[in-house]
Amino acid sequence: MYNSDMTARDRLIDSTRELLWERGYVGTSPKAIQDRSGAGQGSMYHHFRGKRDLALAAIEQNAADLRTRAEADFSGPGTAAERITAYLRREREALRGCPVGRLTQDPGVMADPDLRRPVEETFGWLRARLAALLEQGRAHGELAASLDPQTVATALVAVLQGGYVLARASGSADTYRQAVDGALGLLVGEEYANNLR
Amino acid sequence: MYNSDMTARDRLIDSTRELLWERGYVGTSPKAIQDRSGAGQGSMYHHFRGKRDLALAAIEQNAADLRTRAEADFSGPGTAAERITAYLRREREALRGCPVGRLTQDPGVMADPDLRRPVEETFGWLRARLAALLEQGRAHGELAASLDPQTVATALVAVLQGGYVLARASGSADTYRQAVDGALGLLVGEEYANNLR
DNA sequence: GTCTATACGGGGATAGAC
DNA sequence: GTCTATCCCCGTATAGAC
Repeated sequence: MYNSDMTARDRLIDSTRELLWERGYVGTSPKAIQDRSGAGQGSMYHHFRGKRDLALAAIEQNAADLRTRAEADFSGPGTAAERITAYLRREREALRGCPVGRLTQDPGVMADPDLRRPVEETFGWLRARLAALLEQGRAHGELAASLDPQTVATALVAVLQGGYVLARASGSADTYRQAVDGALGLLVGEEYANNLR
Repeated sequence: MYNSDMTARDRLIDSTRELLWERGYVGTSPKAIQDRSGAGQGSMYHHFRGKRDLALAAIEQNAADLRTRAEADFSGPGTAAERITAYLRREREALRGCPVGRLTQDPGVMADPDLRRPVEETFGWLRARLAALLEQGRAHGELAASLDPQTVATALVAVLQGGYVLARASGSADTYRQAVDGALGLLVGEEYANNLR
């Protein structure tokens, strides 16, 4: 149930976003969306052609949100190394996982080019953005000259995505933090990373 | 359809292992298991109490296999750093994802303590095993003295799990390799990692 | 815009015959 | 051990009234 001063359409999208996050595409039924949004059958099929159409809107929103939050960290204050650290250390609901990365496991999403596109683009953008920051940090001498921006950027994004996996496996959000700490220790050095805490 | 000199029971388990890998627990139906294994309804419910019982056997097998393959790398020849590198670089079907890590996204698995246990134990074991090797490599001077074995071990496992996610997102197994290369570059240095290729 | 009625296949399982 | 019949509920929608 949702804030009633949202339109039914918006409540439907928001409920779908949550359900995709929690249960994935195959695990999310029209009925569950209706129940959570407080909208009826007729309302849902009036605003959307069906589950897939609704999922498309929800996925695009989830992807746009992720990008917005990341860009806030990337373009924040501080050196490149500090902004990367801020991004990696930002508070996340580790046990819930990543609302975009999660979709990657969903055959129903990956088999559909339209549903898949936002996922692909989001991670492509993220890796490129991080690589640019790493390059910048390297140029300014904050990071090791030997570091390869492209592969390290991919590794860092992987640490986050894998951190979610391990947090859920262990049942503890602290596991996510360990993954990030380990990566930062390797990237900027143990002591430096601790100073930025 | 399966090798017909396996018992129906074994074909059922193997088919379930594959389906759990490809489609997850919620996405796998008894009917699909029967079709793939070539066993009928009656046969399946004779050997197993139901989908959950079958999934338990399949998950335990998938977890045991992962452990066996990893241990082969961990206890292979070479220095600690070389064995870790061999493990990280081992050929994997990146686009298929990890058969164990995948289950972490499945509410149906995580909500059931018996199904969840093998997942939790597998990653706990993996992180501990890698941490021990890292510690060893550090003691022998192959790795930086400043490195923290526990958090770095978690980060390395996360890179693999996240590497699967990114490979699927990009549609290319090469993305997985980039994540591993980035991590190895940070761990043992760019040149050293290239030498071990 | 939203509601209710109706439809049809599939998920997940049980029962009993062979 | 395996087969077929049967069951009930749910997923996913369409149709038409209000």
